[in-house]
Amino acid sequence: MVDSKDNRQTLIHCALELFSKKGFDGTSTAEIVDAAGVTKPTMYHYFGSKEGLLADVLSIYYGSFLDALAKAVTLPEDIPLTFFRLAKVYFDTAQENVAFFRFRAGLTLRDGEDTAYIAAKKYIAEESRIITDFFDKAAQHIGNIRGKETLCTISFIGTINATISAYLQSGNEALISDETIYRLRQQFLYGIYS
Amino acid sequence: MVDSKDNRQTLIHCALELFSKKGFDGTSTAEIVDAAGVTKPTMYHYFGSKEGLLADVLSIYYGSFLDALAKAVTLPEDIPLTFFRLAKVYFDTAQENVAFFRFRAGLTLRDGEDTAYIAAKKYIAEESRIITDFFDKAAQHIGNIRGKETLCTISFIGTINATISAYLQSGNEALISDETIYRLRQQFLYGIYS
DNA sequence: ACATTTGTATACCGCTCGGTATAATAGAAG
DNA sequence: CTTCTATTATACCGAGCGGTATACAAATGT
Repeated sequence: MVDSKDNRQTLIHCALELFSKKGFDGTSTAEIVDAAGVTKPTMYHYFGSKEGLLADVLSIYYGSFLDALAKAVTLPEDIPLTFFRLAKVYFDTAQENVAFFRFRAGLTLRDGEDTAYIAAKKYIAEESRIITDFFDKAAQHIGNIRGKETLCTISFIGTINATISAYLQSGNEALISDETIYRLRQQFLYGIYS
Repeated sequence: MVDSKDNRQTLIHCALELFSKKGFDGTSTAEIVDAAGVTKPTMYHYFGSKEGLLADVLSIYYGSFLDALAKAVTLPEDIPLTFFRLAKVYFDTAQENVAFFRFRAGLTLRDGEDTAYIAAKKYIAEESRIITDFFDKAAQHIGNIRGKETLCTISFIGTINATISAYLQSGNEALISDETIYRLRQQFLYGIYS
């Protein structure tokens, strides 16, 4: 309508919004095109299928999220600062893009043959790889996490996700404040398994 | 067939199995009754609707899980032992009932209007309440977690879930061993935010 | 001015979905 | 043997699903 050529972007945005609320299987193509103010052929023109739309949604939102994560670990020699930047990317992205993190939350711990999970699998693996790499490098400088890299990675992602999930449900921004990051950093880099 | 009156139990079992693999919305009633070796009217005779079946699945499996959790915190004066029992319930249940924990994992961090999430909401809240109660009581005896009960609860559930999720994906039983519990206990009761 | 490409709308399709009307069956009680 | 109740099967339904054939409008290049 007003935005002449933005139908593609609008569709991606509306799809994410609906997927995050009702799940991929729970959202119909009719709902998506209604929300976007277009018709079905328009959607199929751009994305070919409902799964194609999902793939583009994941590519765009996961893509920039993972880019930010990867950028945060480009200076791994300063471990505490990198840890802060890493957690900050999570919290900032969650705050800026609630719908994406809500959708991501429903996917993160998932497993099985669920359509959305299968499509998101590669991104989840990539995220895990970035965090694992960080803790592997951190273990070279900080003795007391050596040998516990795997557990650190699992625990870090789990705690971050649970914290963000609690924030999304409560709206309490204190949960994702810098202070929380300081505490987590203390816990993970120095206080862990001590 | 052989089991004359077990159709009800068989249906619940098969439904859980399918829900955990393909999600609630992704599983059709036809698939469920096929897997159970019965027909649709049988299912509707027992459960009234697909959501009724879901409600019974959740009630049975979440029910016994939450009972075990509640039982584990009945002696809260011995905090370290209670912590061990609590984590043990998670790990043991996950090991004994993979399908339930797989299904639960997809629900835990969820939010929104998803059918399965709405049905599971009360159980998730009850679980959270049990853990919160534990850390509240623990804070009365252990100084350095005082004031951080909420964060402890979030971090505990998040770490446990992420650990179990990693176990479910890898099959590596070392992840949910007693040794992991000892490490987590050390981290949560004494090493945290120190 | 005109052909071509790109994007959008109307109207529709086949299929699968959750759910049901009806009736046959089996076991228990008398 | 009969009757009643609980359980199961056959066959089907309307609705909504993902997806599309067709045609038209609006730019774009020449």
